[in-house]
Amino acid sequence: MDNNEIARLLSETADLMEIAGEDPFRIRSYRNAAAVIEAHPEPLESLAEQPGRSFTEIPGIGKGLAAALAEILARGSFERRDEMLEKYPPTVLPMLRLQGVGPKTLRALIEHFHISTMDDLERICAEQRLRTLPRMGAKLEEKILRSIQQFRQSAGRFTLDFASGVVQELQQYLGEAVPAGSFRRGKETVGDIDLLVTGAEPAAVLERFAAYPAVKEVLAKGENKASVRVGFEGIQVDLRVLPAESFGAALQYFTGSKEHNVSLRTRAAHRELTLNEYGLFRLGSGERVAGETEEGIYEALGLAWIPPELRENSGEIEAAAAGALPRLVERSDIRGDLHMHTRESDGRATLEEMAEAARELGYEYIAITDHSKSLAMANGLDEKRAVEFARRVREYNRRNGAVHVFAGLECDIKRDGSMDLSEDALAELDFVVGSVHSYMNIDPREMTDRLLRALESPSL
DNA sequence: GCCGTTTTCGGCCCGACTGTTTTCAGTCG
Ligand SMILES: Nc1nc2c(ncn2[C@H]2C[C@H](O)[C@@H](COP(=O)(O)OP(=O)(O)OP(=O)(O)O)O2)c(=O)[nH]1
Ligand SMILES: [Mg+2]
Ligand SMILES: [Mg+2]
Repeated sequence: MDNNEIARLLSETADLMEIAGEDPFRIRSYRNAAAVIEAHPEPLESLAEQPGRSFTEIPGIGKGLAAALAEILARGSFERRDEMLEKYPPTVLPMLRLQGVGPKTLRALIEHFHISTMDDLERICAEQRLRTLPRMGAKLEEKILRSIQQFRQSAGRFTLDFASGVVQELQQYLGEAVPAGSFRRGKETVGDIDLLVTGAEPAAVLERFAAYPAVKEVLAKGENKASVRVGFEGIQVDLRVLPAESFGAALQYFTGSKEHNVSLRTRAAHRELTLNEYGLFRLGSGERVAGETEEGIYEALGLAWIPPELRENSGEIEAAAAGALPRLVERSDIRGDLHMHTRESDGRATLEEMAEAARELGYEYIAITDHSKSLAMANGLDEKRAVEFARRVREYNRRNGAVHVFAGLECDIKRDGSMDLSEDALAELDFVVGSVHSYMNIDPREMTDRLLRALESPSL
């Protein structure tokens, strides 16, 4: 079983434990273990095979979880999971993802109506029977019905690129709004868009936000924050408004991650301080210690400022305390790009346009690596065209100095591991990338042999 | 469940919004 599957078992068990009303801190440990294992580079299967090693060497895994992990590897499940599955079928789990349905509500629904699927829940709400339960009414029935609709049509998470378009439009509309959350942390995908506004009259900003033309639904709107669904895709946008003097604390809070925040706030508490989105305060006197800037907050906690991309509670706080944070790669560090296409195969720009774009990005060099002939649908190059194109690249280099262009090729690796073009032709080029575009689903051993054989090509 | 700046036992983040709540639980950020 691979790490992702193991993590899923732990995470699902945590969800079931939450429905069962178990200790929240124990549940947190299971969730944390799932996250740690999902991010762990080494397969637990191979760790388990090595004598003298133990799962407890992974932070967040103690004796209890190590035993559960051993059990999972041995038989595909573990005791507490089986115990939970006796109480609740796994089909209840998707209902926990519904907005407005938490573990308490779900447990009450399961116990009173004996529901086991989202379809069951939909029926209960449509028949207006939810309101017969204490603390549940018509509003919740409607909210759940909307949530079910949303769940069925939503893509779940969105690419950073898509979110970035929505952010820009909202920034234009709102004037000043700073992106926070997973967007600021630069995650590949975001669950929603989190925007921060400081120093403005909250009521006015939230009013304007809710009136944004693309808003499809206002999920919540209070004195300090609001949440809406926007556009055809229905992406959620959360807007928080805070005073100007709280900018640093607000940005820190809203950037997260949640786990990073919890760690930071625990650290504050150990220092007789309390941290929230308004600032860092002394416990007791309430005296303000920091809050205008993020740097000020981290500094007052004995930490170097931590780049948002690292704020995942995976060791960055310890590194910041030790002054051992890594220097992150910046765009300005990128000197060139060795995988590019042009119209010669399936790209959209010419060699000249690509070189000019690279110059504008401040690159020193690029390699044009168009496809080879096997990729016929991309109009891949045969030997003759590849050599001719290389000649054009060199001609270009003679006439233009700013960016050096390497004459390259993205050469198909055939099923037997041989290269798509002859070695004679490849030898004429500066740079050859090997790619698998066919027979992707062959046996892993055969695939490995194929790649090893390809690596024997002197040009690759 | 885990973990150790006080700790091998006792903590484990803190605040906003909604609803049928009449004093706060549940959910969510
Ligand atoms: N202190 C604290 N902050 C939280 C909590 N939940 C969320 N936050 C903060 C940190 C999050 O990064 C930020 C935005 O919340 P989101 O739910 O949108 O999460 P985030 O953007 O990190 O991930 P996402 O891609 O939206 O799933 O709010 C919490 O339980 N406690
Ligand atoms: Mg978010
Ligand atoms: Mg959010």
